[in-house]
Amino acid sequence: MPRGECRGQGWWHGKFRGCGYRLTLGREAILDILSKSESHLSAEDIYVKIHTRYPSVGLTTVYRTLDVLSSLGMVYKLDFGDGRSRYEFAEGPKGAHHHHHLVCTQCNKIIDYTDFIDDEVELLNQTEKGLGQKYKFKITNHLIQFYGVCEECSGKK
Amino acid sequence: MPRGECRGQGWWHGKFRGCGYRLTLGREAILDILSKSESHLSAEDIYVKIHTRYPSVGLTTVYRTLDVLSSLGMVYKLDFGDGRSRYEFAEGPKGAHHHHHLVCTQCNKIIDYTDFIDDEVELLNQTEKGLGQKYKFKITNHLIQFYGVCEECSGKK
DNA sequence: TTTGATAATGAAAACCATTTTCATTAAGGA
DNA sequence: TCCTTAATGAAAATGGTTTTCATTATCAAA
Repeated sequence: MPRGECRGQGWWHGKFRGCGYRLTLGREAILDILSKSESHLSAEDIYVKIHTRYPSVGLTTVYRTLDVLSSLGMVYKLDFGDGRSRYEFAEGPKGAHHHHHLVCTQCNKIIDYTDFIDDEVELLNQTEKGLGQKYKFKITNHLIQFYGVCEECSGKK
Repeated sequence: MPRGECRGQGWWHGKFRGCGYRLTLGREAILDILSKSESHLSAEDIYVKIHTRYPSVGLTTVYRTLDVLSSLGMVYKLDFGDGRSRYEFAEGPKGAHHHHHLVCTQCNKIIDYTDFIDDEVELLNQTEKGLGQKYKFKITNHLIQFYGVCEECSGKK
């Protein structure tokens, strides 16, 4: 098996242990679902998926686990203003990815866009540096959202 | 009285009437508070302020009024992820202003920054145009937030 | 000015995503 | 294997927001 590859029960083993957390069935199941899913799952979404395969894992555990994963930086907690949080796998140890979204204010559809991102990221990095210095913030992340009305919702008139 | 100035009970009179809404004490009070306040008030904040001067105005009305104002575009509803919505006066008929924030993930402090905004806005306008075309979105607004840890919270260790 | 349709309101109850409580179970170092 | 204590599920609590419903108030029309 090539070096550098994840093996056994996944690369997150070490992260849990190293931080004093225990590796449990529920946590593995949740990480498994999250890592294989398209983004933007709510706690309930995750619970439903988990529950079919591991009926013993409850919604409370889903919430608690998402909290832990969030604080470990393995998962991002997002908010699109529809009253429930969404969670997104942080794409493994190779690093974060972007939170640049297009949000329909009528049907709450979310589009992750990657167009134009290069220029944006460059500017954001500069801004981040400038703001960090001026306000003495340790900036770790950013979010860009454009709000509007999507094609279907415009059509509905 | 010079032309163009707001008079009587405020420029919003016309907007209400024009949309079939009635002008009530509660609505005036809320608009009054909002237009004079620093931004980022929660519904509760507004309710407390209102209640001292107009004890007859209830929290329910505050929520309902904020909804109406929001849908009229007179107020922006913001979400900083602390579980409660914040509201911000849309700065009158001369136009919106920016939603570029620095958010401390530990104490939830929000800083509105205006530094670096010119470059940002220019890039955002381009992106907005490009995204709007590609995804057929009618984009009306945007939000940029940088997340990090503020000076005090870093100090706490 | 009075009248009348109906929009707006307050109080209380309902809602619902999330968190807490608490007794029980299980991970994993010794 | 044992033992400390982290993790768990179920149920209750929390807290921001919305709904219900009977009452009140706005304002266009007479």
